[in-house]
Amino acid sequence: MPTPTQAELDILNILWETGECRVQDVHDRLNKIRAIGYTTTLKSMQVMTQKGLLDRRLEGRSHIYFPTIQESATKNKLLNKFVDKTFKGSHSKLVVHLLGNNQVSKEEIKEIKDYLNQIEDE
Amino acid sequence: MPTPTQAELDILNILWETGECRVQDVHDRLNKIRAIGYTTTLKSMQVMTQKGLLDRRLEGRSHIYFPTIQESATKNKLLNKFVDKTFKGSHSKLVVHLLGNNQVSKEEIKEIKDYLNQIEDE
DNA sequence: TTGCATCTACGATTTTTATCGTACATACTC
DNA sequence: GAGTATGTACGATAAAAATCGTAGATGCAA
Repeated sequence: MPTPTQAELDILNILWETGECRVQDVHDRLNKIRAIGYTTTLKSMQVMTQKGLLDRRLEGRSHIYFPTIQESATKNKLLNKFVDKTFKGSHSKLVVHLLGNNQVSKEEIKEIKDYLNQIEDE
Repeated sequence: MPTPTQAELDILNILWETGECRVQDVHDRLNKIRAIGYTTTLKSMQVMTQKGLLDRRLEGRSHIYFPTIQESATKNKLLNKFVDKTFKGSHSKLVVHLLGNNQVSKEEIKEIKDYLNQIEDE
């Protein structure tokens, strides 16, 4: 299964959230983020279906699209790819880098700590 | 300053490590990772210089290239971009996701914990 | 039944990224 | 000085990703 491109990820994020919807619905959401033509969205989703990232069923006159790939597994793949490219495969390096710059809020650091403690307890 | 592309990041990683070197040296390293022509490497580095990512000086017959952008700042940018796209800007979500899948070694988890404790002490 | 709105299909184009071929210059060696 | 090795410059092409235009189908409403 191919990994989604940037633009495709935008569409997937919408569909993962909503479960499934029409092209028009995806387009409306997408268009709020960045200006884009309807047929662009449509075409992307058709290509994604071709690739196997999405599937669809007919409902009335419209197609209802939904993802065939899992959000978690897909993001793992993207994450690993990114870590490989940017941090030579070292996950800890990424985290250290993340926490090392002061762009991460205290709340977020706390969330991470909590999560780590939770893991520790298991 | 534009963010580097994938191929450009490969070159930057080499130059950050070595400090500076000739096209030939960069190429030799790059070529070990994936097959690539010499002129491809050369052209990429020329484009990067054009963009302002690299600079160079003449030394004998060769140009010696070096990065003009800092490794840390650049990776922050890339990281933020990735987090925005993939995890809707939530850094903690990324970390939770990272640790949630069992692809991270215990050693790496320990490194992260150590680092967190170290931060806590400050 | 004419016109508008909604959708799909498909080809084509544009933009970005990545790659390479060829030509040319310089220096060293035999 | 002919040949080889090492560089650079520049244009061109290839490949991937993103975008849009146009045509045509279908249903609904005036």
